[in-house]
Amino acid sequence: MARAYELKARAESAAETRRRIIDAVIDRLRKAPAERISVDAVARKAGVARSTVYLIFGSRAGLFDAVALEVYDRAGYPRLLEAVRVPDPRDTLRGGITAGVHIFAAYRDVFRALYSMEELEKEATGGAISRVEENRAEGMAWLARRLSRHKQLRPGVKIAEAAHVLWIAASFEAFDLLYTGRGLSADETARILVENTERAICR
Amino acid sequence: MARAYELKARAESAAETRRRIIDAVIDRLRKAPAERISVDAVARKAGVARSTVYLIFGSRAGLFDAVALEVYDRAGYPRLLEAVRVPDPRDTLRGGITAGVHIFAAYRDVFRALYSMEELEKEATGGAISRVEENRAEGMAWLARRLSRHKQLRPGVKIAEAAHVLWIAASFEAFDLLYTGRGLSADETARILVENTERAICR
DNA sequence: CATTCACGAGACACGCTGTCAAGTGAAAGT
DNA sequence: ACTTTCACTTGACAGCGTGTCTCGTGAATG
Repeated sequence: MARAYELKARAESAAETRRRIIDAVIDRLRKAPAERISVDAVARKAGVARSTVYLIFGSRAGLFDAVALEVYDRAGYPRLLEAVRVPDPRDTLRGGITAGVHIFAAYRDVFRALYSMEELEKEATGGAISRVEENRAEGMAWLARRLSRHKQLRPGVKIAEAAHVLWIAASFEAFDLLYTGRGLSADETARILVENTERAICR
Repeated sequence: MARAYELKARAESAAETRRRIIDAVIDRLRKAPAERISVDAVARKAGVARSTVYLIFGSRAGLFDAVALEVYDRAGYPRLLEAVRVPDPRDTLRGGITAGVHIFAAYRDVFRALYSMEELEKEATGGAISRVEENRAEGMAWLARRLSRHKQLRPGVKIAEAAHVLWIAASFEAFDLLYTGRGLSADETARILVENTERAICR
């Protein structure tokens, strides 16, 4: 078990440093979501040299990529995947949107910053958000097909159109328009998204 | 008519310079929407000294504020206000969303950059987008009340909830999720937004 | 013919990014 | 116990961006 020994103190402290830096970014984004954040400020907050950030993450983009993955995970992405894997597609719809809303709500400011960065400075992110969004697109197509197969779609609503509507309803932007834009709670946001999506595309 | 004389050549050329700078920003955003844009690059593209940009617009934020107002206007904001002022609230809903979608589609990349900037660097914009969004919020409340008064709301759908749903359906983000995210045409985007909103909240 | 004024040229201080060279000190291997 | 490894630090560098200011300059204006 040479590996176990290697993971003793050196590697452990390395992981700790990495975590401290990611935490610093998350903290900073929560306290000032609408302000540009510098690598220098992150390093100081984490009690680490600026060059260490570059050493560990390679670049500013690499740092934000790592933050995105970490935040998805902490916020409950695994629980979403679970909530979605149920036999009844109506339950998938309800559980999926609700789980998604609670993920976004848990780290709203961080996700807001990451989603906006992805649009504004493609170079400034590692593309973690884009990769998750690609999965989401597949998920919506899969759900729309299942709804159709279970005769759950409203007559006249094509599978593709259902997928488009689901694509909006389960998006961060739809969540944020209600949660931040309208000041609703996470539960209320989820309820409105679920019910109106069902009325729009389900029988 | 001393004023008319004043507006002869000096003031005219001043307006021309202002326009050239705004055009440079718009051009640049259309060619590279996901890249950070510097005042220096704008000035060079407009064939103008960098200090002139600061002279005319005061700051980077002032520049983007002016760009936002200009783009809304060019894209057809006045037409939207017209489309919305009709007796039947159902026509307001259809015409408003459709007009909005065509505004966004006409300058999609510029709006994308401006909306993301507004979220990411509050300091970096003059808040033109926020002001338009405040108007939009009032518009949605007004439309929801009118739909209710005309008995057009689905039984069980409260006025506030209708306003929430309209708030999403008429947003730039909903537009962009379909237009860019799903590769739909402007007409198709408008149709889907209108029809599904009606199914969700109208009887 | 003098004045006004839009605009240009260029320098300044300051902040941020990304990279690199030369350490330092504690954990790990022998 | 002695050396090696390695996570991390210090500090400097070039390059680019912002915002401000001063001093032109030439054409429209009176």
